[in-house]
Amino acid sequence: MSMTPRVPPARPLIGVVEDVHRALRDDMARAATAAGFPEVRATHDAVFASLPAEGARISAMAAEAGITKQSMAEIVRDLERDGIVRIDPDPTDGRAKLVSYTERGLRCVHEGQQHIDDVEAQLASVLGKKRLAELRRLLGEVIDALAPGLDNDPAVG
Amino acid sequence: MSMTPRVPPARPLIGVVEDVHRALRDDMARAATAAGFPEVRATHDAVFASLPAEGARISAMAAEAGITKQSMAEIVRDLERDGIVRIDPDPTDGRAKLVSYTERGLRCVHEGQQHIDDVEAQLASVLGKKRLAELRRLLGEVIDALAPGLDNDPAVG
DNA sequence: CGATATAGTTAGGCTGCCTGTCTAATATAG
DNA sequence: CTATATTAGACAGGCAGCCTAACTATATCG
Repeated sequence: MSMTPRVPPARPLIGVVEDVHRALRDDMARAATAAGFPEVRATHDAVFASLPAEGARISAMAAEAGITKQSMAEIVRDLERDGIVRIDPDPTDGRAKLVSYTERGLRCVHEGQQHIDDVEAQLASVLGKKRLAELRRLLGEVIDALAPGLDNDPAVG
Repeated sequence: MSMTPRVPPARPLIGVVEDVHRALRDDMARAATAAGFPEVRATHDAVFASLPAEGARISAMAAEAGITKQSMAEIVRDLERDGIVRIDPDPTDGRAKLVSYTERGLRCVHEGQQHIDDVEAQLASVLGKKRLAELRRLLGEVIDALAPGLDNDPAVG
């Protein structure tokens, strides 16, 4: 079918994906700064993604985010210093601490979600809804294609 | 037009892209290990991408890769220790050193390229050539849409 | 009660980047 | 031919973002 005897070596997908990743990350950082949260970095998303509005424990958040308690504790400490979260003793367990959002933190989460929604809307308008959906689908298929454990044993040593 | 009054909140593209990025990176790491280069890490790609077969200087490589000379020097030192590159004094400039591939390094580059080609071929067969091309195009459009300063998005912040 | 599990802390390590400063060598201006 | 950049790279040190190991304090189970 193809009439072209020689395809110029397409840029490896991994490079393109890296660029997109960086672009999206930088865009979020820019938006955070613009929204008045210059201290909020990409790492902190591990907190936002694992801390429900009603609060949670550090261990639970770490497990949810897939990082160690120590790492999560440090990130949470950062965000406490920045006034994004509050850390209180858990009244039901003397060992535990409860992390929850401050007012400012809630505003930050809201702005972040807002920006994500804006970006999605912007992309939908630039690419078209259908093509954005197709992009999502394609990316999902790429992950599936690369997944090292579909035909494989999950108990990989 | 749409009959669905409520769309479930689609996973933010940034999350999906992160996953794909990680999947591709991990896949490369796995391939490197499988090919007998377990020491080669994702960072080292900065070298492979900036070191032509005929060799180059550290500063040139650093500039090409967009990192500092110091960082590049360190990565190059790693790869020298691992027998991937050789470092010789530049005969034409007493200050400079010439970095070049060892035999093993050339094999490593070759295997890496081979794996990238394999993955592209695999994706082409899973997604279809046209859809893979469309994926690449969509990703490019996303970058363009996010590029800060081409036409800026006033909705940020 | 004692053994064990769990929440979090402390201490320290590694990678992957950075800035700042220094040397030696080269290039250039006078 | 010197005097002064400029350049290549090295050395020192720092920061972020993760990790493991070992520890304390509390909780829970038998």
